[in-house]
Amino acid sequence: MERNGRDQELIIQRMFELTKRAMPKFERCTGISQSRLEILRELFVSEEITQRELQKKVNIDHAAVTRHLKQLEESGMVIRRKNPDDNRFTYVQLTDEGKQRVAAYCEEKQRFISSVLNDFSEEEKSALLDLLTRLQKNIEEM
Amino acid sequence: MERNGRDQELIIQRMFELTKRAMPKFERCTGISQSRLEILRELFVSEEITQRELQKKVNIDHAAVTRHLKQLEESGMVIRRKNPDDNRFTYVQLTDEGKQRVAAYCEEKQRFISSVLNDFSEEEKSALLDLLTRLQKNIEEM
DNA sequence: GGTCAATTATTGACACGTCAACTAATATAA
DNA sequence: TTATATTAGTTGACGTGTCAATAATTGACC
Repeated sequence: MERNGRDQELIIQRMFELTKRAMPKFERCTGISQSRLEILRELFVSEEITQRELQKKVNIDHAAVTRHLKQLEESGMVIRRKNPDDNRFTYVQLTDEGKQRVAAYCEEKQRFISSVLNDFSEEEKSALLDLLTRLQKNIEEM
Repeated sequence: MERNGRDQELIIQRMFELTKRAMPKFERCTGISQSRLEILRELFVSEEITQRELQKKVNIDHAAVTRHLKQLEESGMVIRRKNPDDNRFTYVQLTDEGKQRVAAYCEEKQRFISSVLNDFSEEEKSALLDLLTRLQKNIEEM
């Protein structure tokens, strides 16, 4: 029982630690932060989307989304415009240059992930995905 | 091949997302941040330890460790003193009150973790731990 | 002994996240 | 129609992480 408890703890510990270490490496390899790339990818597939919708998709705080978009707009990857029918909403979309750059970032990300999972068999990968998915469900239900 | 790439990405995506969602819940449940508790737990088992050692154990940046300790000292959980033989080093240890509070925090953490892993069998838990450990090794070797 | 290198700890600048307070626009209900 | 509630987005305060620069101390070599 005691042993059991420690092992459980190790799992969560390891996952947190793993994420903590992977994040900076990921950012160095791809040249962009995980969160920002998530936003950009969502914009890539959504064509034009409301900030609110975007926020729900990527599950980051409104405030953070606003700030990311402001910077992305300054750097020319994104344009925003108000919804003429309801001025509370603002639509966001990628510029052409933005699209190209997102595609490049995604390729980098693919490379990174492939290299991290290179020695995992298909069975192991799907087992891992399953376990993580269940874990996520448990966490969300708390 | 294409499908393969997407699945791989899902694994990493899920893990990042999972961690991102779990962190705040963990902190609300236990009343302390994951990182700070890691520091405290290390102090708990190490009795008296150098900041440098501590930093290596918990794998957080020096700067962050310094700031955590400063706050912990102010709140009376920790005391620091310079090594008289080498003034560059400072030893850190928990106060008695600190020890009690760490123990309480750890119990909370156990409760949290048990509830997150409650429907996992022993086999599943050890499989998950294995997979995560391998993943971690790959990430560290990059 | 004096200079230079290495090591520890601290601090500042910055990135990113949360929450709470605020503004502006719209919907709803008296 | 006017007052109230709701909603989207922005901003500020704050916590925590990184990296880079700095201060203080010690060790090593001339």
